[in-house]
Amino acid sequence: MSQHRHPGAPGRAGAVPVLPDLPEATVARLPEYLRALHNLADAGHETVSSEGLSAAAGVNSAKLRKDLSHLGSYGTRGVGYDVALLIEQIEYVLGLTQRRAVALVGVGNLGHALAGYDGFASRGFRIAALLDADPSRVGEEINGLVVRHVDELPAVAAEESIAIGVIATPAGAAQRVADQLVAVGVTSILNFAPCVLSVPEGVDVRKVDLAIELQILSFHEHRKASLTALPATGGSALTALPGGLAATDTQEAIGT
Amino acid sequence: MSQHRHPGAPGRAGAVPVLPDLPEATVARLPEYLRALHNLADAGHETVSSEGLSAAAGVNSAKLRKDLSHLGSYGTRGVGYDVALLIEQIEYVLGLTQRRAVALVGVGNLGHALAGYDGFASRGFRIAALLDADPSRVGEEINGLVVRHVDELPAVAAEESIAIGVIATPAGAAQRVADQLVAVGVTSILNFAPCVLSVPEGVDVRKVDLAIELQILSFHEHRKASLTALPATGGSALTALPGGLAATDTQEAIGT
DNA sequence: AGGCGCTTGTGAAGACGTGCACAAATCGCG
DNA sequence: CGCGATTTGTGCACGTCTTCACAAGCGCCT
Ligand SMILES: NC(=O)c1ccc[n+]([C@@H]2O[C@H](COP(=O)([O-])OP(=O)(O)OC[C@H]3O[C@@H](n4cnc5c(N)ncnc54)[C@H](O)[C@@H]3O)[C@@H](O)[C@H]2O)c1
Ligand SMILES: NC(=O)c1ccc[n+]([C@@H]2O[C@H](COP(=O)([O-])OP(=O)(O)OC[C@H]3O[C@@H](n4cnc5c(N)ncnc54)[C@H](O)[C@@H]3O)[C@@H](O)[C@H]2O)c1
Repeated sequence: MSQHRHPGAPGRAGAVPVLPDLPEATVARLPEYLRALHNLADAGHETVSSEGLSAAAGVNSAKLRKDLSHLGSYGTRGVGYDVALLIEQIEYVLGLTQRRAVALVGVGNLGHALAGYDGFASRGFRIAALLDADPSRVGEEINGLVVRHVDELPAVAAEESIAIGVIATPAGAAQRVADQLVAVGVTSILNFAPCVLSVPEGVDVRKVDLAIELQILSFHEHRKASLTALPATGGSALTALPGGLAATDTQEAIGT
Repeated sequence: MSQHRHPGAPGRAGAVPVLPDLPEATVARLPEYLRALHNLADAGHETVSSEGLSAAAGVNSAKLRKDLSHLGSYGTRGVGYDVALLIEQIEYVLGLTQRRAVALVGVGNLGHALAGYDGFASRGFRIAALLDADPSRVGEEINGLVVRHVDELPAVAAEESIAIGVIATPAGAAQRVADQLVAVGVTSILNFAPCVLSVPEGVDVRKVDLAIELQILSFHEHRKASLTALPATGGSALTALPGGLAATDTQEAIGT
């Protein structure tokens, strides 16, 4: 029951007026598939099976097939997926056919690393502006971009449409920066500061918190330790803990 | 309905020999609660209601209560939770009562930022070693730590027990580094390189990929754009008078 | 002492995500 | 031209997560 559409011009051609309503979990995996596909393409593969791609992306193959089916995919039974076509499809769905402009606010310790990161450019984004509140940082040039004062945000937004704002300021300043970003029309924010941002409806915020990741790992470390410390209770279920332990978010080993 | 335990000695004293088997989703939120609780404690609050804490952590209050109930919490009906006690509880469960040693491998662009990050120390961790493969980086001193060669990893692990390994190398080197970490007994890895790591069972891997976060935001940006392009509501972002609830009604647009 | 208002802890229901297992579709080959 | 090998797409059952709604418990006030 899926519509047939032409691969060649997914964006503008006949239709695809509305994006398929993908499950959030699927959306979160598509970038992973995309990266794996690019690797495969670089390695010269023209097609790939769900089994092969799922292994490269570290997920279950049925899950991958279901994910791809959501976007009305173009697999060929008995053959697999056309790598180049699938890349085009996923990039279209993710909105990567246009190179989106990113404004980075807070050019400190972390901000410098982000500004110099080439993974931005190679994955569909372009740092359009570097902003900071510290006068001594304003004017500094990084990677061909000059750091501007954060109060120039409206001017920056007027020059070019900012798709995403990245916050790399201390936590205390993050909410104010978020407000400023929202005020100039930014509706997507990536926040590195360890705090909760409150934003109006319709604005998406994603958060990256290093300490949280470490603490989650610490929990599992703690639990592993407390398990191995247990005396060998001649009982039953306690010992193996086969599948139940595997955290959904973490990878597990597979034989490649 | 749970047993009463004395506030003074959580977990340590009588029992809690095995950690409660927490849902993974709960584990992922505990660090957020912990951060909010520290903020509240700094602000002088002695108790907090589930409503207040959930607001500070940005979650639903029922969810928070259920999360806390999983670890046999110590709320008082009609009053709320004792902030200091809850901090102690969560830190115990997360295994933060000991300051865990972190080895950071790859002291490049990103690695420098991480090495200089004080959020490590303030949230229960201690950078125990900086490692890199580039001879020209070995010997450099950052924040009082000297960068050592990655081949010294066994020696480093022998000096002190490494709880967590952080990989901040290029993707091409990440698998080899992971293997080296596993070889010296590390069972928890935080990976910043954009690639899938394969590790033996029992080793936890968490991944942080900036580009994936941006691409997820890009998807929502794309979808928002394709929605606002259709209906009559040409509204600009700032008119803060939406019709009430979010109403993710993506339906119907296909008709025309 | 007793009642009242507030807050926790949890049962239940539903939404969501996952993975198995298999029918349908396609290709290559004899 | 048909057959078998292969792989997709998906129905289904199961588990996990979320959220509502409310009884039970607690402290305070009268
Ligand atoms: N450094 C890391 O590795 C790391 C890791 C994870 C999270 N973080 C978080 O990222 C954020 C930045 O960390 P950092 O180490 O780069 O801190 P930093 O102090 O080195 O840099 C912060 C920068 O933000 C600027 N700033 C402050 N207020 C501002 C405002 N209102 N508008 C614009 N710019 C403003 C400062 O001038 C400074 O340049 C912090 O919230 C930190 O917790 C950092
Ligand atoms: N810079 C960022 O903001 C950023 C953001 C997200 C993800 N990442 C990822 O983090 C990783 C590091 O990024 P970067 O910008 O710091 O790169 P970088 O090239 O600046 O640093 C990489 C470092 O790793 C070292 N290294 C290489 N091979 C090694 C090995 N086998 N053992 C030990 N060390 C080794 C190199 O000597 C270098 O110092 C990359 O995978 C990148 O994709 C970076």
